[in-house]
Amino acid sequence: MEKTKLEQKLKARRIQPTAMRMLILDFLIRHNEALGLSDLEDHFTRSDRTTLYRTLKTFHDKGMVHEIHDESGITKYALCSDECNCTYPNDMHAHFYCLECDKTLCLTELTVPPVDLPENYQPSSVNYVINGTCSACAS
Amino acid sequence: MEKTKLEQKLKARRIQPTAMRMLILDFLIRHNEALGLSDLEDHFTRSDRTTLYRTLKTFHDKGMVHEIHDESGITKYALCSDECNCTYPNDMHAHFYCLECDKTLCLTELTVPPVDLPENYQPSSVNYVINGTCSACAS
DNA sequence: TCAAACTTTGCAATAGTGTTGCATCCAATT
DNA sequence: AATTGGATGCAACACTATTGCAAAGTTTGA
Repeated sequence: MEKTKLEQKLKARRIQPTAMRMLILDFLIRHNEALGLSDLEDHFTRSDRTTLYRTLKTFHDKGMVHEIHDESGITKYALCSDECNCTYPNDMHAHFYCLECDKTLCLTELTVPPVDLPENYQPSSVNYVINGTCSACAS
Repeated sequence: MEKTKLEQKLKARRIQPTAMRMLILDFLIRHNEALGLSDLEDHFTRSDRTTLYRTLKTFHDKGMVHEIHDESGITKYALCSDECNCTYPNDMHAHFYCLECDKTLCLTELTVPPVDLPENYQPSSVNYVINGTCSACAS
């Protein structure tokens, strides 16, 4: 994606657009899946772990990405759509985790159903992951 | 719970009923919530981490407990009901994770809805966690 | 009953993820 | 140019998860 577009996206979320952040955002955009810190480390080999870690944290704090906890046990992050505010229940959606290839992706259209919770339980977000085999691994 | 009852439960899952395992099973039964390794460590102070770790793993392998991944980032385990086979979709249910007290509990009655996945995606299990504030923390 | 075979437990060590403190660098502002 | 604040890099550390191996315990069969 072009530099100005990336800048705009970061500014829209009130994130200072540095070179590093634009690279990482671009990387997230190009990969249509949820990524963990180690995925960034593997790609940005000359950047420091901490920078990558804090970038993800900043992105998360500012609502640029959302966190997903799947069977892999590591924390992954996926880009939010431009309109996403990470509010319950509208912005909540399911994810698919492939047990074969270890990849996690957003099923944005698959929103969460309304739920009937016990008395005085107040929901604020949802971590919804469907596990199985993805199409690539099915063959 | 009485010793013979615990033994029966373990044997029903084809788990060799040792003293340690009965203690841990009893602990899990008494706590109506999902527990992590550290919770067991805190309670069974004279047992070794490894034993507790491997007991949970054995319980999981044999279908005595199911794994839950919530925002805490640690792997938690909750007892399956006697009839549970951990099969999709019937045995899958939602969980509630309280962001205040860090506790996770099964919402067994809240089963997972049927979903419409992309072509050739095969589901086999679900990790469904609703985050928010529990009744104890609401006040 | 005893020995062999197998399982469970404990100890030690290690890998991996997540996290923080501090110093340095860079960029924006005056 | 000097000041300020945020971003980055380095080092260190905490915690969870995991494995190898030896010791202890249990089961089985001669």
